[in-house]
Parts: sequence; structure tokens; C-alpha cells
Amino acid sequence: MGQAVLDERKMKILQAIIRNYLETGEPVGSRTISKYTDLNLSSATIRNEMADLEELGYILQPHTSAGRIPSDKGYRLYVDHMMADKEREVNEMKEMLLEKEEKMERLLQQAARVLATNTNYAAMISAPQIVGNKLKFIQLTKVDAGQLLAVIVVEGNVIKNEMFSVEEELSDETVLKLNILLNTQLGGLSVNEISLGMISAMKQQAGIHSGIVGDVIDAVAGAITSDEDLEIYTSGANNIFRYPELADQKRASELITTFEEKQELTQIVQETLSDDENTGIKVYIGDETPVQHMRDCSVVTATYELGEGMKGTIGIIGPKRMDYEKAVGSLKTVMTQLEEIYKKKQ
Amino acid sequence: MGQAVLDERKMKILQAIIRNYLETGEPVGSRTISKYTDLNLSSATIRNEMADLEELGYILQPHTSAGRIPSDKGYRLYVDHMMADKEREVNEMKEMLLEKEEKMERLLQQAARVLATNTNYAAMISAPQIVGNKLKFIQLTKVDAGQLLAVIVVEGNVIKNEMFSVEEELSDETVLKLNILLNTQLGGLSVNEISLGMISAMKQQAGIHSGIVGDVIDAVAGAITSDEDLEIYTSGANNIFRYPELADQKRASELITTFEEKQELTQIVQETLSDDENTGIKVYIGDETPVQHMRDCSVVTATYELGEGMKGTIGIIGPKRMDYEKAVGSLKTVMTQLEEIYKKKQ
DNA sequence: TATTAGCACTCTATCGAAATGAGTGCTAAC
DNA sequence: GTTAGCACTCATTTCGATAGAGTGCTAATA
Repeated sequence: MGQAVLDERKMKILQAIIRNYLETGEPVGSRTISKYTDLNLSSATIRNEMADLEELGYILQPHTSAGRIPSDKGYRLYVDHMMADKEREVNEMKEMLLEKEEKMERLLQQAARVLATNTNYAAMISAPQIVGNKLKFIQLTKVDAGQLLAVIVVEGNVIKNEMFSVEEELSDETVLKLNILLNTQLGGLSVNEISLGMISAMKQQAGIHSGIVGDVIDAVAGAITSDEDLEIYTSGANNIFRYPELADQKRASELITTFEEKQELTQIVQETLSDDENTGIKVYIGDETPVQHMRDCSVVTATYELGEGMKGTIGIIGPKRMDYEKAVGSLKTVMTQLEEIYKKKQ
Repeated sequence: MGQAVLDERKMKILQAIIRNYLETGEPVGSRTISKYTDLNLSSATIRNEMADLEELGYILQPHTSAGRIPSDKGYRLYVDHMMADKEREVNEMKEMLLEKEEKMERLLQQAARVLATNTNYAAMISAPQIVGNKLKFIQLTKVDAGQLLAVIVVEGNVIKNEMFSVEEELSDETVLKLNILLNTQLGGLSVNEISLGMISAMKQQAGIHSGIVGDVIDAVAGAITSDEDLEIYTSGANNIFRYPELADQKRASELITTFEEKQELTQIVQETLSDDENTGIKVYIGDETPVQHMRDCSVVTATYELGEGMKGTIGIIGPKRMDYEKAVGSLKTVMTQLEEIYKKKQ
């Protein structure tokens, strides 16, 4: 009984099994494959090969007398090796149209929606993180006797507001001075370039208002780095109901919660952005996904980049029998479109 | 055969039916009621009364040999007349804690979450609309050669940003002048107080920059009145899975979509805010709800008001067999807490 | 030696009949 | 007016039989 090896024929059979399963969602049997492929093999032969494939861990049987379904390992092989030559077709995919939108948030929401309706999977998209981006300017304004408003504009025209209270009443003149101080010192710098030394130097320059300078800088840092408010837009969560294997009460409820609360989705963003050497598309299958409740899903993500360092994540979440080619294609299209729209806006 | 009338005993029986159905979600039979109430009537008598109640339209039978469930009309009667004397108990409800939050949006999100976890229904909350509110000030800033940023602060410290392009390059001086012009003319006014006459007068004053003034005013109006971006926060959509009558694929999918897209939820807000004479709690049962996909739900809403004219809507969405008392109580508590937190923040 | 036909076997899904049981409506007695 | 009792209805559950899909194995075949 020679050790089973994954030769070319087995690959073809595995591929056929996966393709078929992606379409139907049903376990696929030997007879189906025997007709499906151009190998012209009888179902019996296929059965033998399938037994081997199972032994190798690429497919599995839900129960004794059922057909086979791909295992996570099987999907993985498929995504890594068998999909590549299909990619040409993908680009023929009909163009999705993202209308130019004034506000970033609306644009992203729209992108998520396009993605979801186009793929029939759930889609998420994170607003670009602006870490590493440069401050365009800071504007301090007195709103009330005891309240200051800091408007912070970062490269890429991302605007942040931060309101905070000060004990001492400030004159208009003082505010003007502070504005000048802040802008000359901080303008053009990225957040990580702001050193403690600079801060203390600025405080010194600010004299009696050093406290405020500290507050403002904190506010700036807070507004820019806060990843707590990492905005995530989602769409098409309801698509999970299209796939019976995800649509049972328990799973559906968990997934819906995940999408609504969005908290857990940040893990996907983190995971995707962390690995910076890989610029392209990532596919997480089953247990590989960073999010606990997506054990029965696959997640396909891409990183988009608007200008320098403004990175965000787009993701598609669907069943493991996802149409990976389509998912990857859609993701690429949206990614590209986002980047182009941004360029034009600049 | 005397025309059936809703006498006191029938009321009691109806009440018992509804109470029981709220708990169990199952049709309730005559025998149950015969034990449940202190009326000491046999099941046969109850049956007769139930037949009358059905004839009167307060209850209905899912099928011939099933117990009775409340009709919309029955729920309506219950909410309007039978619930009142229970309200005392409600106030004993354990205090929900809303932590003070710097940012309004976070506070509202938290409120929604509290509401949802506390009631086990879905919760929504709309950010206060600022129509009718006064402009505190406007700040125009040059961001780039061709781009202006307008920061608009409205009473209640709500901040809006609007970015727009201008063809002509403006000098710092001009921007300063425009700022002064805008603030002196518009400061302290509410949006509906800004008349066309004023606008043309301002344009005249602005001379060659009249175009920009127009743009800015449009931006202001847009930023303030835009109800397209009526922000709505939701939580606990997954709670619908707790109620079998809402948890089937079709219904669940529709509801989930409604919560995710949020678009349709604005109808609830509109409906709630439109009727301004009624300050308090509103209950929409079944077909009464403004949202198509909530035909099988009940919606309980309340209007909260932060300062002058800053009104928003809180709502609970659940099954028709909702615990109305608890819903109303929770809503009131959250409403009050929101208003108090706002007061303290001022 | 690799492939295939054939067959026994396994397991799920489906279908229908029967049993169950909750609940009603009606009638007659109290 | 109330109640006991009974026949009836109808959804739900249960159970066994059946069908069908698919496998694994063996023996025949090229």
C-alpha cells in the first residue's frame, strides 16, 4: 500500500470537487466527478482517488454514505495553487461603479454596499488609518468661555474635531498666538515625529499657557491615533442567509452581532495591516480567520492605500465555499477604484 | 343573541391572555386562563368569553384547534388602557448606567447598547437633529490653494465640517473678512431664520466674493439640515433571534437588513418627531409601524430633547408580544439619563 | 498493474400513517 | 349564568418503511 501522493490527476479531481461544491454547496459524489471532468474515468476510479484525497486531508465526508466536501486544507490548496490561472477571466468582471462622493465616509459606505451586492457576501471596509500621516494644520478656536475647539486637518483632507475645556479664560490674542505656535511647530509633521522634546520646548514657549499646549497636543494625538474609533462600514450582513451552512440560528445570530458591534471586525483590519510585506489579497479559510465567530466562514481581504500611509482594509466575508475568484476580483476592482477616486480628489 | 360587549370580566380575561402570551409566545388556551386568573371560572366559561372576545376582534386563533393570541387591536387596548396601573413597578427597574462620554456619538451608541441588553430587544437611537438650533459660529479656513474648510458650531456644541473647492485663490485677508462677515450676520440665528434677503445682502457686501458667500451658506445649510446623514445608532439586532416568530429566515433577513442599512429607520424617527404635541412614549403595533419590514414587530419610541430644539428619537423594536411595560420603562430611563448627562456637560 | 463493473452495505432524507394532545364548540345538566 | 362532558379539529410528533445517493470492496478486464 504505497503512500498516497498528490499527483496531477488527484489535483484535477480535487479541483473538480471544489468547483462543484462551490456551486452547489452539496457534498459531491464520485459519479458527478466522473462526468464533470474531461479525464474520462469511471466513478470507481474516482472513488479510489477520493479515498486517497481524504487520507491526505484535502477532502472529508460529512457522513459515511455522503459525497465529499473540501476541507480547510483543500480550500487552501485551491486558493494558493489552483486559482491563479483563472484570474484572467476575473478582470472581465463588469465594472462596478463607485460614484464620486464628497465625504469619505459616504464613499466608503457606498463601496461596502457595492461589494456586498456584487458578490452576495457580506462586506466590510475600514476607514483609512492616518497613522504616519502628516498634519496639514491645526486650528484652535474659542467656542465658549471655558471651551476650546481644535480642528485638525491631516493630509488627505481628513478632518478631526476635538473639544476640550480649559480652566483659565483665554484672550483672542492668546488663542491666535497658540495657533501660530502650534502650526509652525507641528505643521507637516507626522504623529510619530512629534517627540517629547518638541513638546516640552513648545510648552516652554507657551509660558503660562503650557498646560493648554499639553492638552492640545494630547487632543491631537488622541484624535489621530485613536484606533478605538477605527470606523468600519459594513454591508450585506443579511447575505449570510443565502448560505444554509451559515444561516442557522446560532451562527447567524453570532455573525450578525459581530457585524453590528463591529468591535471584532477590527481584528481583521489589524491582522491585514500588520503583515506589511504582503501588499495584496489575503484569504483566511475557516479556522484561519482572526475572528472567533467566523470559524465557518472564509474572509478575503485587501489593503487599499490612499497616498502615503493612509491604509485601510476591505474585506469580504462569506461561506467557506465562497467563489474565491469572484471575491478576489471584486476586491481588486473596488480597491483600485477607491484609490483612483482619491487621486482625482486631491 | 345579545351583541357582545367588552365588560369588566372580558377585560380581565383579555388581560390574562395577553400577559400569558407575552411570557410564553404560545397561543393560550381556556384551561390555562381558568387557572391563571383569580376569577375562578371554569375553562368552559372562559371559552365562551373567548369566543366573544374573538368576535369583538381582540384575539384570534392561528388555527381551529389552537389557543388564542392577541390581535393588534388587543395589544392596542392593552397598551392604552390596561398597562397604566403597572407603571409604578416600572420605576423600580434597576438603574442603567450610562457613563459620561466626551463624544456624543459614543454616548448614543452606548445608550443603544444599554437599552438592547437591558430589554433583550433591538434598540435604535437617532442623533439629535439640530434644525431650529442656533449657529454659534462659523469658521472659514483655507486648507489648500483651492480648498476651503468651513467649521460650523451649533448650539449644543455640535460640530460640522464641510469642505469645498473654490476657483479663485483667496488671500488670508479675504478669508478673515469673510469670517467676520459670516459671523456677524449669521451668528445666533437658526437656520430657518436665514432669509433669502439676508443672503443677497451678504453677497452684496462680499463684493467680488459673493460666489463664495453663496457657497458657504449653502454648505452651512447643507451641514445643518441634511437629514440624509441623520445618524442612527443601533444595537441588539441579534435579539430578534430570541423570538421564534421573528427568527425565520425571511423575516430575520429583512429585519437585519433594515437595521444594517438604517435608511428605513429614519421613517421611525420622522414619524416620532412629526407629531410634536405628543411629547411622550409612542407604541406602534404590527401594521401601525412606519417601517414596512416591521409588520410583525412592535416599535416603542420616545423623543428626547437636549436643550432647545435638539430632538432625537429612541426606539425599541421587538416582537408584538413585547413586554411593553419594561420597554416603556427602559425607554424613559434612558431618555432621562441622556437629558441629564447633557445638562451636566453644558 | 491500472481500470472498471458490479454488488452489498450504510446512512440520510422523505413520505405517509398513526398516535398524541391541546384546545375548541356545543349541548345538556346544574 | 355556569359548568361538566363529549365529539371534533387540527398541528405536531413519532415511527417505520422506502428511496436514493454514495461508498468500499472484490473480482473481472484490458
